[in-house]
Amino acid sequence: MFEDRIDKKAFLQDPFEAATEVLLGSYLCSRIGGCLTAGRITELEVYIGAEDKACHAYLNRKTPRNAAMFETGGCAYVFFVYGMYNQFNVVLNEAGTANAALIRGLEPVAGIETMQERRGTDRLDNLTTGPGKLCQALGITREQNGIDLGGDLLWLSPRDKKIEWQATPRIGIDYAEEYAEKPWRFVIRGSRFVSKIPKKGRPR
DNA sequence: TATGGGATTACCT
DNA sequence: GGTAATCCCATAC
Repeated sequence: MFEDRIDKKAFLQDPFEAATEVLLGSYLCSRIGGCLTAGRITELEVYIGAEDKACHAYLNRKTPRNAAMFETGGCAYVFFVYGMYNQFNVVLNEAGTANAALIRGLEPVAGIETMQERRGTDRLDNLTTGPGKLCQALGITREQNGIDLGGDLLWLSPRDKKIEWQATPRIGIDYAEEYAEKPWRFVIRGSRFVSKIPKKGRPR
């Protein structure tokens, strides 16, 4: 199970196409710590470096933190926020561009006991329903920043069928002015395994 | 059920 | 020196 890898070429196309037609519904798999944990991607957000005020690489400005986003699509961009949480992105598009998809929600599929231990809860809908939570559940930290997602430690396995999705504004980026309203968050329609959005910072 | 605030640190200006 | 692509818990009702 989850032996297949998503074709690398799929990460090089238009980031929105890659997000909705390749990533959404596919499986994020981890063997970090020696135990397989995996989940089906239910929710993600697209960030576009060249123009997007919410993107860490706005105006394609490269810094030590965001350097991984400039790599060829198909690797990981992991960063640290709020002094305690890691956030996992799939880098998209050609090298030199700074586009990525922040993975915000998973439906737990494998290694659920391991996830429960790491998360300190047994509630299935609180294991991976948020970008910080899913990193904790899968053991993802900045040690994986920049790694290839076609390997055996952290990888993406293709979905089996097309997904019905819905677009909404992104979460927690109120500062991004006109880009705060762009409908660049995508969820699997009707999924229970999406992030619980606080009233503050929720799209209008 | 809803709201508000605190945790905690690397990174950027 | 200010703040962040968050989460959790305490308090209130």
